[in-house]
Amino acid sequence: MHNYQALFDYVQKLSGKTLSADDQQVFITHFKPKKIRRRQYFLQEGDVCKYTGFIVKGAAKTFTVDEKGHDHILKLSVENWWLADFESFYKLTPSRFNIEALEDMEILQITHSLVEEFIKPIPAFSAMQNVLSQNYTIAAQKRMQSSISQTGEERFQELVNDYPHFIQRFPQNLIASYLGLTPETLSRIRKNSLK
Amino acid sequence: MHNYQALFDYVQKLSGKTLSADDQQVFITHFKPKKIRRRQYFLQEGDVCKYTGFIVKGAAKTFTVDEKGHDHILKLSVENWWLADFESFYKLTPSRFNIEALEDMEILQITHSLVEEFIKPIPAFSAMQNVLSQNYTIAAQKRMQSSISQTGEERFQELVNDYPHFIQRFPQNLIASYLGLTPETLSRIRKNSLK
DNA sequence: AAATACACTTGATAAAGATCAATTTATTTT
DNA sequence: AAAATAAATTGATCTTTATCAAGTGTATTT
Repeated sequence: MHNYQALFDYVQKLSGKTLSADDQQVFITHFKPKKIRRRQYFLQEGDVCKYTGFIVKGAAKTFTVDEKGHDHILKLSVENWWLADFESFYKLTPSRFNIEALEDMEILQITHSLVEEFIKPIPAFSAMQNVLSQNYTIAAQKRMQSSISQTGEERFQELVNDYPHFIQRFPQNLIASYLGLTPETLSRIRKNSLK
Repeated sequence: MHNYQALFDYVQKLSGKTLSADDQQVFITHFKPKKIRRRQYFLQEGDVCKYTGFIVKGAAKTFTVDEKGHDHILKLSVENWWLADFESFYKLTPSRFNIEALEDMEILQITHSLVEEFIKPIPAFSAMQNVLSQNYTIAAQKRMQSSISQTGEERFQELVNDYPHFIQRFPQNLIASYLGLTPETLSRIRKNSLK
């Protein structure tokens, strides 16, 4: 028995619209439950991102690997987030990113063409998409501003304020990578800011 | 005589749809031409961003000022871009940003409620919005990745490749600020990379 | 329980970038 | 054209962050 309710709640909350029983059936028909175990990849660099997944349970990281073999975490995703490299998903081009499960995950996944054909026509869904893309734009802008105008310490403090559960949930080396810092530097920042 | 044609071309190009004569008339009725002179502000920090503007001619910078009085340029905008702090524009909250004309500008501006009531119902426009928000999301992701994983020199090279006209058009101190560097650092980077 | 891997910390050193000050070169403005 | 303003460069120094190496503690595996 899979938890589609989380998805329904999410769509209804963001859109402000109700999903009829028929609408819900369309979701159940086209979104496929999938389990992804810790360390397993949802997407590998070079592959096309065929699916987007709604996270019912678990967490994942989206990251690149540079020439020196170092990871850089672009995104940390948890319950009620959508998993995908949207550039690759929309344009069907090979992705520059990897997406890997940090914990065992349960997702509901679907292809781009099924979204376009069956899901987008549902008004609550397309309304949700609009809200979501606004939210993304706003969040991206805020993060970019921090990145060009703040020190590592300030960015860390902002993360603690904005997403306190991230600090609890993810090891410090992942937080460091997300902030664009090395683990050593974040360790020292935390030590100094305890004063 | 104002150049609405640039706006029509843009909407049609991005949406892949045609604007009827009636549609075009709706645009002309609700988008108001406005001239903004160099150094003039389109938006001041603390104000609500009541308008969004389509840039027909000219260029602008979106920036914040930190406690030390230093500018940080978040965005450089030129012809065929939309001017606004979208967070403030959508939510009607006071903006954290300033938007200032870098050259004399001609824009076509409109309020949020007029967009919602008259412009969004035009299919070509809402299709354009969808394409645009995809493009924004993709560009924001790319810029964020550069920011956390590349040095100033690499980010500069990427800017030269991706937006060569920016380098021509804007003074180097603005480019530096956009990249999150001081003008001195960018000057040295350029000097070293000439070798 | 031992072995292995992972996460975190600390120290020493190096590199990237910021700051402050002075000078030169361009661009506007009058 | 002269004066004023803005932009770019250079040098000296300081701060922030990365790198490399070693050591400690904590989970996972086997």
